[in-house]
Amino acid sequence: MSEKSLRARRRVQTRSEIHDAAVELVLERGFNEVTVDEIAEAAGVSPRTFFNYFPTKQEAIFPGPPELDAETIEQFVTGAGSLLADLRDLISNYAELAPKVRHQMVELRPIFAQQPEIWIHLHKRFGDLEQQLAQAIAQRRHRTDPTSDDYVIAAVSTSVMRSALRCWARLEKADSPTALADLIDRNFAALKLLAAEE
Amino acid sequence: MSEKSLRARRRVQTRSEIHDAAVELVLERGFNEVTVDEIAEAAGVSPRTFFNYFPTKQEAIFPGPPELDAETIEQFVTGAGSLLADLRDLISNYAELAPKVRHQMVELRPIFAQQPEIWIHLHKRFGDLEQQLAQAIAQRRHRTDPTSDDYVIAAVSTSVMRSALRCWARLEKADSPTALADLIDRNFAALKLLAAEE
DNA sequence: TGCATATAGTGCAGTCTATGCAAGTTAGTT
DNA sequence: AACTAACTTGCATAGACTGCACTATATGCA
Repeated sequence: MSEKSLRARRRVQTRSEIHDAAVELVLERGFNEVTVDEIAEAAGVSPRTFFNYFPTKQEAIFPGPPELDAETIEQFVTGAGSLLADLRDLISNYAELAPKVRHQMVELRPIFAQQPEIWIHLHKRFGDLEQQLAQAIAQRRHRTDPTSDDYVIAAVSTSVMRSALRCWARLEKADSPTALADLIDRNFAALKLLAAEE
Repeated sequence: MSEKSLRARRRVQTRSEIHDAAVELVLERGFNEVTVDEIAEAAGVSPRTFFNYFPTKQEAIFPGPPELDAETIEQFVTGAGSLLADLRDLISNYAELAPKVRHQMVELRPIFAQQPEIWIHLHKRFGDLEQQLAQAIAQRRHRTDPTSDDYVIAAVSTSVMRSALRCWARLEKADSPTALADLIDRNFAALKLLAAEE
């Protein structure tokens, strides 16, 4: 049947309850003004159980990992356009289309807008993404391991994305489905302009 | 006299003793395998005093902040070259010439090389630098506040530097005084190439 | 159905970073 | 010598996180 075991469902639901409670409380009061005990209580589990589901407080709020999916990578690796254009498309797709990523961002947008310090907690996540991207760039160039050049390009690309996200979080009307992709395009254009300038 | 008060000297020395003890222990065992109590003990002060000198454990190891100095900024803001070239020079100067920055990096290089996870602790620092750089870029363009374009360029520039630093930390013979500057040049060249490509 | 086992939840004790407070110590001042 | 300000320290506490041991319940299998 389509039903997984009772246990599996419970597990998913409890996880979600903890996450929801965490997001709600952090939205109300801010990351540092909410304790794990409070989140656990709001979710109806013991504090110890909280850590059974999430290794850290921040993971309960920013669950992950929003990795690049295999399909997107494949498309990029075999891409025929200019590297820069294909990178732009890759980043756009990732940020805008991946349902998990998009949902998470929309849900957390108010947090980013209200509490800019929160970005600190995401740097590790972006680091993982950067590593994965470097790998993809190397592959596209028919290498097995990324060279330092590949790493630079990966780092720059994630920077561009991070920058666009920060900007997007501050937007008034971010409902427009293409708002984020537009920002990413703009940022890549700015990058191109920078390098082209005499 | 050139001698400051006994107290002032003591303060500087104690700070340095704590820092040295911290670096030594972390080099031996790794960041997470060293406790504040141990550092304090090795430095000959009480654990409470440790926090009198440094607000967090990581600040004792990566003291700061390595801000851009006013002179370097001034030079950049009034620079006449292309934006990209002047950014490259700015970053090069910062990383290679600022004595404080350079000393700190040389001292901590083994830590970066041995324990790559440590980069996580530096992201906040790089964020500050990015903000400062965005401000400088805006100024150079005769604006009072950075636009989103300025932020992107600042983000990209610090990315390039971070990438170069990571590479430099892994080098065998980083004694060469220009090694780091060379890496930064290379990375900027890679960036230019990326954007120029058809 | 009934038993064995795996898994989820929980309490408890403990570690580590960090902070506030208050009492003591020592350097600089008059 | 007496006073003040800076520095040190111990003590108590909060909060994130871990290991361990125990219970309850779900699930698989005879």
